[in-house]
Amino acid sequence: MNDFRLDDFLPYLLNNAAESTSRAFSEHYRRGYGLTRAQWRIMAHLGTFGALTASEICTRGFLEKSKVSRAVAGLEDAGLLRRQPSTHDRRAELLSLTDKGQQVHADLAAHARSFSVTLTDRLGRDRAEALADILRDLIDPAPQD
Amino acid sequence: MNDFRLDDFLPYLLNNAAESTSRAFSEHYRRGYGLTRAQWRIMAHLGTFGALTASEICTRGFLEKSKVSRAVAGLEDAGLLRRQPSTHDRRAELLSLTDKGQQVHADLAAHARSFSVTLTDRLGRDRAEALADILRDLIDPAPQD
DNA sequence: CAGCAACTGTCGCATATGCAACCATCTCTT
DNA sequence: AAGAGATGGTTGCATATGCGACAGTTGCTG
Repeated sequence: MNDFRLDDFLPYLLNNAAESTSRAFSEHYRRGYGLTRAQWRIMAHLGTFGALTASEICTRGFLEKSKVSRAVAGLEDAGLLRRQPSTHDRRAELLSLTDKGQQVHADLAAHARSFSVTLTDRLGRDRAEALADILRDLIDPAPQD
Repeated sequence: MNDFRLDDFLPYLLNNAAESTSRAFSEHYRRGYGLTRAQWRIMAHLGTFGALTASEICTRGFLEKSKVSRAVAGLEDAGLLRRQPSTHDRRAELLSLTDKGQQVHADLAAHARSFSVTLTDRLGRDRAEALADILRDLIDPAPQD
């Protein structure tokens, strides 16, 4: 027989670690601003990388395009995000945060920062950095949604 | 301002790594047996740990109880899983795999094993082990669903 | 041993989600 | 320059999901 050990299976550990940490942090954007996980992630992308198209967010964030489409619509309705037509491609829209969106992002980013410090302290700085490095290597850049 | 860098944010990296690896593996149980992610995870738990109650699976796997309840119903309908009343607690049911469930689990476990080898080879054995260790430390054992 | 809080699993409901189909646009090939 | 095929984004539809409420059970506390 095959000695499959669930507790050594990396996708399982990754899922649990992701769930565990994401849940703990989701309180901030859920209760604070009524944002969904997808909405927070989109805002985080735009806050960090500036203007992006929806499909760039899909690729970077491993999100499906219909999910992004609807989350973006919600953010726009909430006045947190703005669309402008791309100069080079009339199919695409450049997404960016409004002033209000920037403010919300700044607040959430501050919470994220402090949450990050909590995690790093728990692991120890060197292990936390090692973890981040390994995760970056593990993330397969070809998600083809 | 706060120098929040999304690409250093552990929950983000964890989510992406989990998505990336889980998606790649999901083809096996989806196309092969029509299982959902939750159903595969439940089977993996039962295959690895033997009989468990639904709530134990919730806690271990960071799954919500209604999700587990419905996934279990589906597995039972498919003849992969069996319930039996717990001897000690008449509220709880012990879940375990049927023979057919064991067979399916064995097949999926073999695929999981080889997928795991692929990941480990990509990272290198020592880094893969370091990753698993760190993830286990990171997983907060108090998810209170 | 009565009362009550905590826990197990299910279900209804509103909402979120994935998938495929779709239109518009772009790009590549010839 | 014209078509085929890829790509960007939206939407319809069926299904999945989360949340809260629920009934049944347990065990703790006085």
